[in-house]
Amino acid sequence: MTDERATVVSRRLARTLILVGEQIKASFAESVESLGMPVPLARTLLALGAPEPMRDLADHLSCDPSHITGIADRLEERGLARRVAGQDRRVKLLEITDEGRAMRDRIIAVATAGSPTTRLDPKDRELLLSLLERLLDDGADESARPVEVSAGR
Amino acid sequence: MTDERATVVSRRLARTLILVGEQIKASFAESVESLGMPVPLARTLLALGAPEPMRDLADHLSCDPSHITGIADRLEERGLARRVAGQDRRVKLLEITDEGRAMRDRIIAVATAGSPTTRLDPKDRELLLSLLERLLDDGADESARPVEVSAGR
DNA sequence: TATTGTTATACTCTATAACTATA
DNA sequence: TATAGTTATAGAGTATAACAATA
Repeated sequence: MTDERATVVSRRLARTLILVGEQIKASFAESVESLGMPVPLARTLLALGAPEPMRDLADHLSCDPSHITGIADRLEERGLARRVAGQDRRVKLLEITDEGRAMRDRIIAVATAGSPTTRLDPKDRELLLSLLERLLDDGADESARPVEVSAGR
Repeated sequence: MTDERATVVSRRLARTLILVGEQIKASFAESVESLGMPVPLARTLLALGAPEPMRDLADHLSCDPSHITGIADRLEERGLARRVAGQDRRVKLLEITDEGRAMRDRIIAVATAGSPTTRLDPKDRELLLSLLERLLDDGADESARPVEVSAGR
């Protein structure tokens, strides 16, 4: 491959990624809106595994800690999460509720169905997944691990 | 491939796409900020080919036409674009200036260099590009055409 | 009467800074 | 003194509705 061709591909890829990113964001927003969920609440629900200090959650979501307060308030209002006291009495853990888990499952199902990736055949989806996972910040998120799909038994 | 495996891949792909989308967005914002450009202005500059009615530009950028007014104002203040009268005297075309073209080239260069795709080797970048272009809305954007890189010349 | 661009207004998301309770 | 969460405030981005000019 010539350097020139590589440059053309790189620039076109950068531009395409931005477009795809916007499309993905719009598609996700539309999906969760159909469930009556604002995007930040949906994102937080997806990020919520084990009960987690609000401060850690802010790091995990790459936002300011003060922002988590409002999100936690709204999740509690909806019964999707609750604050629980930590050992250190300054700390509050945010814990997903059963109702929250049910909503999270619905979000995943709807977002999956509405994703533009439904245009690809299964083989290409798997290929795309492996390429994208290599793009993610290493170690920044557990999803950055190499593809390793526990093949349907 | 079993249905179960396909489901796992689809859901993981949906989630990964959201994460990658966020990363791309952050990376792009960081790149254009280093050039002193707000994201909406940079996006508009990238979308600006031939002089285009502001109304069409709004469709192209998937935003409300009223929003273009402010963007056009700010691009004009910076000398990166100008409004020109259309045949239909209700219409104003937005036209990129030479200075705007120079800025657009810089944006593309910086965004390309800062893109997470630099982690992939050239062969994989090309593969990823072809997959992503198939994801874009058909006909919604000229980038949706099949890959066809005019190899070095 | 319909359409283009503008203005006025408001809403959502998010950050910064000051505050409190605890460590 | 430093840290976790909260509150108050501000700013960016974007949408809706009413408006003026033109078709």
